[in-house]
Amino acid sequence: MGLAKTEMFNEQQNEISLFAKVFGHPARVAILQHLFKMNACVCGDLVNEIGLAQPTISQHLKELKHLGLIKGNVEGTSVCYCIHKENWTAMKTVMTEFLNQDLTTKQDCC
Amino acid sequence: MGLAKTEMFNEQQNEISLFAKVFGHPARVAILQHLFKMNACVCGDLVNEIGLAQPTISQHLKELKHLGLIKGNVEGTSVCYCIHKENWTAMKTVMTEFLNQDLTTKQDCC
DNA sequence: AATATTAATCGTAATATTGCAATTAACAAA
DNA sequence: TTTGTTAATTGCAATATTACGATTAATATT
Repeated sequence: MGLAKTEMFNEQQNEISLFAKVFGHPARVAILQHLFKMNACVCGDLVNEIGLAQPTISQHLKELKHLGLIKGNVEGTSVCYCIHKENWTAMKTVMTEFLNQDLTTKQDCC
Repeated sequence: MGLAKTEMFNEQQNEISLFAKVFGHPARVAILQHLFKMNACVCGDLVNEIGLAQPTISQHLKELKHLGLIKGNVEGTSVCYCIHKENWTAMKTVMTEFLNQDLTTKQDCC
């Protein structure tokens, strides 16, 4: 049904998957990397930098903003975007805990 | 068109997004967490643990295996799964580098 | 061999995602 | 106020994902 049964999973599992999902498209990864590199930049810069159409970039920005990972600031006719540092740090905590689950000591089955 | 334009992005960006995508469903997060907790377990255990139908779990396991994050070992009529430790560690390096991009020093636009 | 058990595969319905052309909204400049 | 500039929104086509019933494959057990 194209629809994840989120009610079967706990809050942490759903949160991890939501963060991961937003990183699950190379355009959004590229947008975030560019924002880190440039610190802040305008939507049009991202359109030029990445090469997708303006509505497509705008849509990806919307998803990143919706999850709180970026902030947008209207400056005249432009909109300047940057990383939402506090939220990025919080996200990093959640994701890092997931990635750093203990691999030591135990024996494989294969 | 429902199809990511991967040719517009570099290898690292595509790799990050592929790893992230596989974590972008709570069932796969739950499967991985259970494998970490139990160290190794059989497909049927995951079906009971998670509560999705057997073909659904099997499909999620296939995606995790395809990316190399888990290994499967046939044991009679069962199949025992576990984390592929080397590949998990390699994935962690890639993802951690992405998550740990420098947040300091620079000024926001908003 | 016949039967049971377990997991993979196939087929399909429902929904989600991606991408963009066309349009609209919001503001600036002339 | 008209014109330009920039970004958001709308609408839609193409494709992907999720879920599961039905079936198949592979191996054990009797």
